[in-house]
Amino acid sequence: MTRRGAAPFAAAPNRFERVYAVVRRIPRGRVATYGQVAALAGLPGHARFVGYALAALPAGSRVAWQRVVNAQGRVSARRDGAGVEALQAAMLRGEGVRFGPDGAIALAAFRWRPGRGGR
DNA sequence: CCACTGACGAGTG
DNA sequence: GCACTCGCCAGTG
Repeated sequence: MTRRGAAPFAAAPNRFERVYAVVRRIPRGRVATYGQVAALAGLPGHARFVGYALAALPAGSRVAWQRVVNAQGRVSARRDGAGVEALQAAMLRGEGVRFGPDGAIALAAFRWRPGRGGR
């Protein structure tokens, strides 16, 4: 195709799609960090982009956006927050993800690790 | 077309 | 450990 500058992917539809595809692969009861998702999507270093992609998610999408947390294992607060972060935390707890006393998830135990036997 | 914004992360002082 | 800066991409006014 026409060279997309330095696009590492030839048939890459939209980068958003790549991000969504990765997020969909996160198994229930596990979480991934923005940076991790970005890297898996072939966009290393673009953690911010992942956040934006998720923010642009249409309502009703099956993307498990709630399983994406920041590098600290905490739910990132949105600008227009409206308690959505609380909902996200509740959803995760419902999947078996446990939060520490400081409200952070122990990534060492719950971080999704693809390519290692599945989980 | 320009400027600003937005679910982040790593580095620096 | 905290405050600040830079980088990255796409959408919107």
